[in-house]
Amino acid sequence: MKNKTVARILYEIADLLDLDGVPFKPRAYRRAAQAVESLTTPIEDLVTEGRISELPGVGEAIGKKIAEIVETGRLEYYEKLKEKFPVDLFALTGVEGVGPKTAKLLYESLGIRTLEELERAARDGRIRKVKGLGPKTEERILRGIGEARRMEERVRLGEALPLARDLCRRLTETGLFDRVEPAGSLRRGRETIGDLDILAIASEPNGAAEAFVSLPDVEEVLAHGAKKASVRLEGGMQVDLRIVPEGSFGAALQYFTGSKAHNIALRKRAIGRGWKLNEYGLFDEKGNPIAGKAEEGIYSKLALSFIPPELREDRGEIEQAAEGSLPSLVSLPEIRGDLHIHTTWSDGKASLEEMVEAARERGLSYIAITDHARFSEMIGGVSPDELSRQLDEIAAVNEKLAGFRVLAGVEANILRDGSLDVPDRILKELDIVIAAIHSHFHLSRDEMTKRLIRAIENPNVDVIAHPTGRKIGERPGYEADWDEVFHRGVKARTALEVNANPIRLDLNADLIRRAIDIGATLAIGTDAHTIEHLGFMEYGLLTARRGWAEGKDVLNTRPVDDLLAWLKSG
DNA sequence: GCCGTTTTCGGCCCGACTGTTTTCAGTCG
Repeated sequence: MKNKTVARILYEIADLLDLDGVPFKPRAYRRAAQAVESLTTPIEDLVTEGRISELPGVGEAIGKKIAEIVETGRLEYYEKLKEKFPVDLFALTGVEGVGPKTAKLLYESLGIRTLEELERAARDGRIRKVKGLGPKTEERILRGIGEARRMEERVRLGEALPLARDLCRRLTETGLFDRVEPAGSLRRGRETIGDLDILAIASEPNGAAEAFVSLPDVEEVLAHGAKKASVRLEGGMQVDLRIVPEGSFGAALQYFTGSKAHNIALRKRAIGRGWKLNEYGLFDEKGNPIAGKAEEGIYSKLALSFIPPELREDRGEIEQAAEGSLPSLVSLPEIRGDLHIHTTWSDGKASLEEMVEAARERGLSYIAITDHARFSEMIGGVSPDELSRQLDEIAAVNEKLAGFRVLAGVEANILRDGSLDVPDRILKELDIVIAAIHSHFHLSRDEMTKRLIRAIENPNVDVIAHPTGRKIGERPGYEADWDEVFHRGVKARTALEVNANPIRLDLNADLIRRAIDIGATLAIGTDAHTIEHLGFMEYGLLTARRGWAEGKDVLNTRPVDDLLAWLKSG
């Protein structure tokens, strides 16, 4: 039984309880579901070790239910709930404007259970006849159904961030905004984004909101007030704009950055002091504002050190901010090099010299050329002969450069049994060896763990690239005992990559945090195949920060001499 | 159902917008 499956059941219970009108319990189930979801070890292990209630939000009752799911594959309580409301709630509430109350109303009045039935009822004009609903709701539902199908996918960070920046630039250019900033999950650096939250200051809010909903690529206006407007852009991305007074900007930025769980915890902290926190500011007992213009003020008044957006998930950051023990997160200026780069020697689109030039322009002081190897099955990689010629080219380039270093490397394939497809005598010649799995993704958890460990313990291997092999929105990563893999990595002095390609972001933030706890060293690499891909570093960095990584945890923050020393000793 | 700088009992975030209402409930973030 996978963690994801258990989490999904808990989420569905929360929805069903919502539908039933039960107060408070839904939140408890969602919180537990979240904890299970972000767990990096198998939930079964916690159950067998009797440590299930160590998970935040899991008490006796939910703990027992999780155990039942793990042990029997089903949950009586859940089956009963489903019997009571045999409704495809997930699909129905996925429709914009339909929440649990409306879903219940629709089920009880019209017997609607599925998206198809909802669509038919809307087309037949039956929804407008239900007391409490009307023609507007019916139209909205009909429109929402098409969207629900289309919008199920979240957009990757690599698309959302450039889009948000472009939008902010265009709003600023209207001259109607004094300040425009992206907030929401994008600001927290999440790997996928549901919709964009933009926060703004404008002296003429009405005109500014008007300009926003009138942008040429707005396909539909979902809401349009003076403080809040929502649109859907061509391509389906929903954008929410909030216009706030200057004195509340910090409070609003804090509030709309989230996460929801972080905000709730923060509000509780305010309430504990007899204060109130909302998007307009932090207020004392008498309702006098004591902070709100800047985010920093809110945190400091609540006796917390400033919490970077990437940490705001209520995963222990508030407690650590209270004792002043937050990590000092790795930042972009600390990154000195890129340790994963392809060129036209293999499947890259730019030549070695072009890559070097582009990296220098970005202010890096070294890069590692790590083309795919072609010693066995991989096509389009470098052969042993080509690799030695590439070594000559790299030596020649280094000869010409001052203050920049090109490291000779390779991305070797980890074969089914954990051996590499490049002979050790050649690996020894290189500055850096990256090893990665590119085939046989479906081994058992045990076989995969052994395979990775064998590669990790090869003395020539320095970095395991994209360790889990997941591709966001395409395929899950393969199963392995990650704790064990990380422990072996620490012992063998083999680093784990944070692959910065926005489709990969692998390791993900949860596993990064786990790896760091175990003592692992990370290497953030762009896996660049073009000059533009060097810009992926930002996504890898955000992900590393979400995993609580500090500069000292990241190999490529080191000066090149330190790096080379580490590589030799490993 | 969970949890503890109000608490082992009694709380549990809060405001904007919309549609349907004639004073507010539902949804969303």
